[in-house]
Amino acid sequence: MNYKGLEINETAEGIEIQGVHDFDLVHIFDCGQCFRWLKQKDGSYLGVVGSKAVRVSFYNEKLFISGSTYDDFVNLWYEYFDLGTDYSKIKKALCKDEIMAKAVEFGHGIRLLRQDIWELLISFIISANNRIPRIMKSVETLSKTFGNEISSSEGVFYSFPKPEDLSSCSMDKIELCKAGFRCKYISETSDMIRKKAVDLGSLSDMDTAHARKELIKLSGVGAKVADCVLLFSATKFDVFPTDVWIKKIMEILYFKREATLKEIDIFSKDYFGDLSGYAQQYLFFYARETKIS
DNA sequence: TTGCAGGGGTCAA
DNA sequence: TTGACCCCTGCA
Repeated sequence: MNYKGLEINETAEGIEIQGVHDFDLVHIFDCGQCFRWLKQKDGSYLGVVGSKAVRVSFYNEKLFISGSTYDDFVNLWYEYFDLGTDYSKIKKALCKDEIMAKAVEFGHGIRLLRQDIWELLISFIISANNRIPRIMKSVETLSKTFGNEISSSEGVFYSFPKPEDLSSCSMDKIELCKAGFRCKYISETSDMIRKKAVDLGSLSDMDTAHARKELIKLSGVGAKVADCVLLFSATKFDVFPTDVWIKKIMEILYFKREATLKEIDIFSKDYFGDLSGYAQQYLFFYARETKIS
């Protein structure tokens, strides 16, 4: 079978997609955009997306997704893995200096996943002043406590809860996820989303500055979290989420001195323009993996 | 073994 | 502009 130029083989175990370029699971899942993919000993990853729990592996330009059908690919995975975007074009446009050329070469298989904006919102609220393993544990516990069970050939998993699941329950229950002072933010933001105080679905119709302002109305959401939510949900690509890693790498590689968040924001808009979000991902992965700072 | 610093930021003063 | 904030891990 063929879908938009990609050859797909469906078997009893799942689907195999051939001829996938600019794609590397480690680069994709380890560049800071997602919290629900767990690396396995054989290099494959187990993860939950929406109501699907799958194992993915990649080898020789072939992407394998367990327990999935051709229809799943058309309805979910093609979009989720952003397979319709030509990353070689983006990379070429970004490689206008030696720094970016190195970063792009290093994370050549990065792709920006198109993730559910609500799940991202709560996940990145949890990420504030936190560590990745703990963020993953909290997201997992929220799903186990409030989500639906998903049985798959790979085991039992849980979907991420809906806004009404989190807004209707007591603080005691939310505190089970051990997110500490962020539990209050989760509860308040869930309530605001349920009441449509902020409409996540309408953000794509706004310009970037307006969409960011809307998100910052939510409890526990500042500039950094807002930018992550906009970028990783594929709502806006001209944002440059600046955390401590990105700040350090920008200071070392570009500014050659200390710089404020505002300076970095202005620089990225001017220098990377509409591709700021992609640039951020290559730089983040480069900084993290090479421990450049 | 115990103790302490600090972490993918946000909020309130 | 600055410090507190949950909880947990890593390290002395």
